[in-house]
Amino acid sequence: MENLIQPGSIIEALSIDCVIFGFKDGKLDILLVKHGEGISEGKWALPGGWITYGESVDDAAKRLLKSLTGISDIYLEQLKAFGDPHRFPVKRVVTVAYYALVNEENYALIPGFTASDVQWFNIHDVPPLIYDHNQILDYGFKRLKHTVRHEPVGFNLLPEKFTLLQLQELYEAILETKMDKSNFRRKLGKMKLLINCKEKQKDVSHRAAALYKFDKRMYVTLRKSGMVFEL
Amino acid sequence: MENLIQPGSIIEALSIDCVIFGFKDGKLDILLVKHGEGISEGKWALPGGWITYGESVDDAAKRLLKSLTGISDIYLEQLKAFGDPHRFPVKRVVTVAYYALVNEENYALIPGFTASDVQWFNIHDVPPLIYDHNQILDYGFKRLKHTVRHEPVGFNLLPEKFTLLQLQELYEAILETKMDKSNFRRKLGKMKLLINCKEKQKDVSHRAAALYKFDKRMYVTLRKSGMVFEL
DNA sequence: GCAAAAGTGTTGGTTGTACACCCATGG
DNA sequence: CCATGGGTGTACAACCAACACTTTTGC
Repeated sequence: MENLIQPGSIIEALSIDCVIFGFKDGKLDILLVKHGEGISEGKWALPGGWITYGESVDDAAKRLLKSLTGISDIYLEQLKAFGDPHRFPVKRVVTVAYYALVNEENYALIPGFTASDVQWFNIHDVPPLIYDHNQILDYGFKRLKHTVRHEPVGFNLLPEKFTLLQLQELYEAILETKMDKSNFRRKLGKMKLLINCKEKQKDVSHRAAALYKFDKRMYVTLRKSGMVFEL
Repeated sequence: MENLIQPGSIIEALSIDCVIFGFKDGKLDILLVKHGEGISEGKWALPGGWITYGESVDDAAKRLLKSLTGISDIYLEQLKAFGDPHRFPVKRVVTVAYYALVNEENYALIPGFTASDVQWFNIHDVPPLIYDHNQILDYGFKRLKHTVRHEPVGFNLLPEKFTLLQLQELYEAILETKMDKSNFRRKLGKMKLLINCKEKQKDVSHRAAALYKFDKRMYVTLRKSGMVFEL
């Protein structure tokens, strides 16, 4: 029986759903699609889909993200599998949830073939979603809050060159706290993970801030010598 | 077609594997089973099995653990799904990995129906395992190292009443470091998470140490008021 | 000059680290 | 009386939080 399965056919019992975070103007957003057909037509949902027999689950997540939203080459990690027997009303489906971090401004959103709409929502202004998607989203947000403090992943939400205030606002939006400017800067300065681009902001109506880049290679080096990112 | 599926029949494309940690005499162990039949007969593997249509994935993990080893009512959390298309040679199977923490001394191991042997192995003395199980084990060990520092889960590996030295040795075994006795004790003292049982060790050939219990209720209370466990 | 954000400095309290020391018990 | 682990104390360095302050720029 197994031999009859084609590499391109889908695994019936498994799906993928993605919690995609974006950041713009000091606000943390998440990306939702509106279903254009099927039993959930007209309702908002996490972007997702099916896994084929020929691809890994990770690859399926990448493919789906690209086809539903046009987004590729981004930070994408598995959250976990959600396996309640009644989570999906039509039949038994276990979903593997992923979360992604993207710089909103880099992408023009294109609704994919089964989506009638794609849109960013502020994290605090999310509509009711289908199935257990609100629960998956909550889990993803918790994971982001945790990860952002222990690994330098937040940079994926910012443009390549950013100001220290943008970075601080990012952390404040994710962790839902206020931070002290001076202490925040000192802490990041000590880590040696930021490269000063020696450029300034343009077109701002106040003193222009210095622009920085995240130094990935330095992070790899420091990690090897036992350094632990903590914020 | 979906309507023909019985609640007790298994989901073909999904399995479960468990990384079960134990602790004894200052050593961190993991539990392996030797397959008694099938294509992997005679080889060591993580305990695992199949999910039925009627149960959640979490429940399936609990059930399998119980039937394969006799162990129940323990700390059990999902790691993540492993979904390489070639990880399982016979057909396409995605496995959902779990990790568990148990007090070795509480359980007499009973090989389950398809296992010819069950045995604890020191974490540094693990044989080659079937499929991608060594990779899953590594991932689980990394997760344990991380979690044990940020949540008070290590207590699940100890007897209900334990000495401070046992606790320190547990952390040293998991994190693979040496710690300073005095500083370790001070840190735990400040957290207020340990109840002094006002009992002493018995039958030891040196000064008897005080026994402590982990105060779960206090932890819940302190968590609510914003406390974060860190070690 | 005022608003808005950039960027620096100071200070006191808390924590972490390394190490030294005394105590109790069984053999 | 000594080996083994139990248990406490100290002192310096590093770090953190709070706050005040000066600088630059566009309008």
